Amino acid sequence: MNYCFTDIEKKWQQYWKENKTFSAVEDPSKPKYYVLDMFPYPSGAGLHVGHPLGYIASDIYARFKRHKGFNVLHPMGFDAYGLPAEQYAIQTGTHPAITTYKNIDRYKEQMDKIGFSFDWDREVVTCDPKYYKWTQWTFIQLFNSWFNNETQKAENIQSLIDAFEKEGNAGIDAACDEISPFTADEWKAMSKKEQQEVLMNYRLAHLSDTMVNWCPELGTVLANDEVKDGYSERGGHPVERKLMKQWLLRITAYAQRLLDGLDTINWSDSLKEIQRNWIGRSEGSSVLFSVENSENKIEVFTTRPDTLWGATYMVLAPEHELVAGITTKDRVESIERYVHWAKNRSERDRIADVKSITGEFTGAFAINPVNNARIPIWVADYVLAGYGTGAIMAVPGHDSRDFAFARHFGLPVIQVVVKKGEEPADPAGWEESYDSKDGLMINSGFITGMEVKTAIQTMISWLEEKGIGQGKINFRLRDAIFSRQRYWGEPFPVYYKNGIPYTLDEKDLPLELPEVDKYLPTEAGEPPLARAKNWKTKEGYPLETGTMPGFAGSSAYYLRYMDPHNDKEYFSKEANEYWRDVDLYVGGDEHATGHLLYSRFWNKFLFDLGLACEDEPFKKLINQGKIQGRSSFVYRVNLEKYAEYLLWEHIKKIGSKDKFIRNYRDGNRKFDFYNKEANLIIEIKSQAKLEKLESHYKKYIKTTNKKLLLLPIADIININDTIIEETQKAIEDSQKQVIFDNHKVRELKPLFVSKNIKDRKLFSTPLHVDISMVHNDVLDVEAFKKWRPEYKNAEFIFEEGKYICGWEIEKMSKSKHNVQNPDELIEKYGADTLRMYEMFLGPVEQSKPWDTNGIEGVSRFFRKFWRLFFPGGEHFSVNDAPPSEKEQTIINKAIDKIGKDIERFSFNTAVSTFMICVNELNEIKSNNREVMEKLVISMASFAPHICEELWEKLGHKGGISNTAFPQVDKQYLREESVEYPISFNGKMRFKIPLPAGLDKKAIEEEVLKNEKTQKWLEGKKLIKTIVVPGKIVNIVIR
RNA sequence: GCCCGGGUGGCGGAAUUGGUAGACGCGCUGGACUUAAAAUCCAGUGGCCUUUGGGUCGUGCGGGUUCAAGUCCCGCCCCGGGUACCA
Repeated sequence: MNYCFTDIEKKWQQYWKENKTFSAVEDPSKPKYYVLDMFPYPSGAGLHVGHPLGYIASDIYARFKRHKGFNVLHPMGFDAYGLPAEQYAIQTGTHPAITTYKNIDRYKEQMDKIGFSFDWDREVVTCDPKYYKWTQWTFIQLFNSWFNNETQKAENIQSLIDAFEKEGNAGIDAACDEISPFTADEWKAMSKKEQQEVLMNYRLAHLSDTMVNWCPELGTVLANDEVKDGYSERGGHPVERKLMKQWLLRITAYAQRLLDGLDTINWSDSLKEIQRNWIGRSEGSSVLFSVENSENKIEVFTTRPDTLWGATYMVLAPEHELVAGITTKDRVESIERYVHWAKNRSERDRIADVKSITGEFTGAFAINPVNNARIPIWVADYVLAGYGTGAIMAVPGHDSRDFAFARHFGLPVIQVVVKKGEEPADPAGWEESYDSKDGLMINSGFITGMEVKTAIQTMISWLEEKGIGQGKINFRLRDAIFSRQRYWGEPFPVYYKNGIPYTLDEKDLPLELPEVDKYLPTEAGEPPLARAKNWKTKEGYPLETGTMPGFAGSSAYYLRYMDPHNDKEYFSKEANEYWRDVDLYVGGDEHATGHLLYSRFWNKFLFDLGLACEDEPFKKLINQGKIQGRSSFVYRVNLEKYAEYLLWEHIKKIGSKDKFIRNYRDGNRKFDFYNKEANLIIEIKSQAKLEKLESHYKKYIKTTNKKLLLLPIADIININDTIIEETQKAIEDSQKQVIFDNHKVRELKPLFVSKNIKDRKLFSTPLHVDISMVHNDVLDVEAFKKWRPEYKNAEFIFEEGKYICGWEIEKMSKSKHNVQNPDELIEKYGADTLRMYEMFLGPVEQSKPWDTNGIEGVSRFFRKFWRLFFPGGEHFSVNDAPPSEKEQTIINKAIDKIGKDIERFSFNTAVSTFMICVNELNEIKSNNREVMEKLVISMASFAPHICEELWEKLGHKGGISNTAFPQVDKQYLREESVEYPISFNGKMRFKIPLPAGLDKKAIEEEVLKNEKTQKWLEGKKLIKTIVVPGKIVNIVIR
């Protein structure tokens, strides 16, 4: 009986569905295990082979954990809001929900065909009102919360109001915008509106004027991680900076906790490092500088207060509020011009142009508090308004940017740090600054001689004592802009009364996305929701017209899976306390600074509210590598070049190379060949071109008295003899000047040359060819001819009777014709083969090219595996006798390794182990029941369909999914004898089999008395023998 | 520039703690079966040399530690990713 995967796979997929095999139910008697994939955005193109890589890995792990007795939660859903559906809606008028749900259906169908063990009963879709009700609900909680720096926790805004009423804001250490102090009485005296405005500075979801990444083409604001090099990540449209009123989430409040949390989770170092860099904590100090002849003081942030004696100038950001105030009269004009220029530079200009140094002197001087030195104050765009205080003290001796600036504008450089063991040097001769913190202070008053690290601490204390500075920590992380001027997103549960935003009552949720006539902004430039009829509350107050960004719905979906149908609360306490957190999260690392940071933040916030019981959402995270495309190429011959090449080769062959000049130039004219002896020009062109140009050639010949042979391309390519004949005639015939007649018009057919044909590069260009027509790099010529009408009559230059294609690794994309769609592979090889092959390709975390060439091997393996159960070929049959010693060794070794490999996510080596095991069993023609049963269970997580089928054939009912993973019988792991590799001076020479369990001494004796060893020792002096029992023997000789 | 990864046959990759480099698979070569093909099976397959015993070189390059290095240390080269005036 043949292995008929189509029927088997259909049968078991149906079985799992009907029996709800993977439906998870909270069961306190069993340990839980939560395996999650990053849910996909359902794009119109469907899944390609790259998508399932992570899903297969997590599915194997989920199934494995089930065999290991865990209660496994393995849900799937859809991140449904996204720009493509909305762009499509704008173009076609189709509601994005229609497109989205259609795509979701297609995704689910594709996923089911691969045999994933998803619990579809728990599916969530972010654009479903039942789901986004809780996204909106969370927003309301954020709006109603503030972050207490003292407790490092979010608290209800009411506790802040209570505090204001008692003592004003003086004693409050909150994560907030800059706000001047007020007393309790002042607070009470404020109008309701004023109070709301004050509170807005504290809310975790707050409205604020911010510089945003505005993409005019898309008509919306983008998050920092959605912008790449000044262009939108989706669509590649230009992005500009723009000041807009936006909703922001105060993620910065959680910066320290987000940083600390990284130490507690099992993520890859590179991913943690990316988040650390993105959060960008730096420790330093603030320093207050007074301005000469002015009341103004400038506060700077520096990580190097030790270098204060080296501060030779100051720089303000162009946006700094003091710029106008301190600029001296004579400098006003140039400063204004510079500030205007700097502010209006687009983000792209700024990025493209980081190397050029610009700035202007304000005319004002600051006083360096350590030595009262007068230092000039400049304005320059290398200082950013949004970081620190938007002003710096410049220490050109020890900061490379300051150094470059100082050199450019001729500002003084002072050395204040010297590398240990080196002498101070005149900075005038320096080529770069000394930025390292490794060194000793010089020229620095009372800290001279100190180590840099001590000096920093000393200076911070000194500044604090003097009241002109204090130790401070700055973060690079910015608040997350939370508004989008788009239709396809969650509406904010917010309305405006007298211009003040209020949140809707929780009982009015969800606020459903309204219908609009068009998915475009209004003429007034308002977002599409402004088009909706009656977009106001029952009381008539206008609703917010922005919508939430993509990361809103994905930030806490993993929590909703725990209790997805609960309409009373986000999720029940019981469900959350059972499932707690995600044990294994699998997804791409492109989400490092987006989703993975935002969801950690949301989770921490929900943790503070007492909703989530774990502080970190994703305990272990695996980034699956990307699957790159393997493009195939055919080489299209440039016929004219090829004809010239052929003729030239011919000329070389007959030994006339010296008589001809190639690419002959006569004034402006260029010809292919020229023979001096015969005063003959040869020009190769298509017949049509020759006919068109004939008269011009004739004119030219008349004036130069040369002979001209015009050869049509087709003649050269099709009938080589003609060339010789014609050329010979032309040389001999002294009468005729232009020779071009009697040629039959021949059609030029597209010609393709195989990859390894000599000189291919000289006359062909590579062209992407669809990978479906290429097998093991051999082109299916007939399929190729049918591919495009213009290739119908294509001809080929073969090598060894085949057309060999070239290949290259590129991104998988439609335009490169290298997209591999899983459905085709499933049809041809089956889902089990696809699953196994994707795992076999290499480590999950590594990016690798998709290459169908190897899939045959896995397919072969399954047939071999299947045949173990059908010894005669026809009938299923297993041997019920107890397994032999040999069989026990094979199977126990295998399941031991497989179990360990799965636990360390080394799926590729587990697949190898299956292969080795099946090969070994095949060799001894084993079909022992006990052995087969163990093998089937251990393979069931990789190839669930075939294993279910065989499990049933073995006489079991109820499916294999919850069957316990086989125990390893350790007694069979021990080998009776060890093949000891014997090496001399570290080089392995031969092996000696010795019984296992010998001690060092016995091994040494056995080895030394061996004949082969003696041969190696002849004439040499034995220095030492190293014995590692069970491993190796090394003999040192001289 | 800075910060992470990585570099092993023709290809994907294995070598888990310093202990037989190249498991497993693809591809390729030869053979069996077949009218033939497919499928299947068997043998071989890192380079060089070879008297067919084997020898010798070999994990990006150069050095080092060690009885022993793909693995550890120092210096460099190349590739991939992140980030970019973050004071």
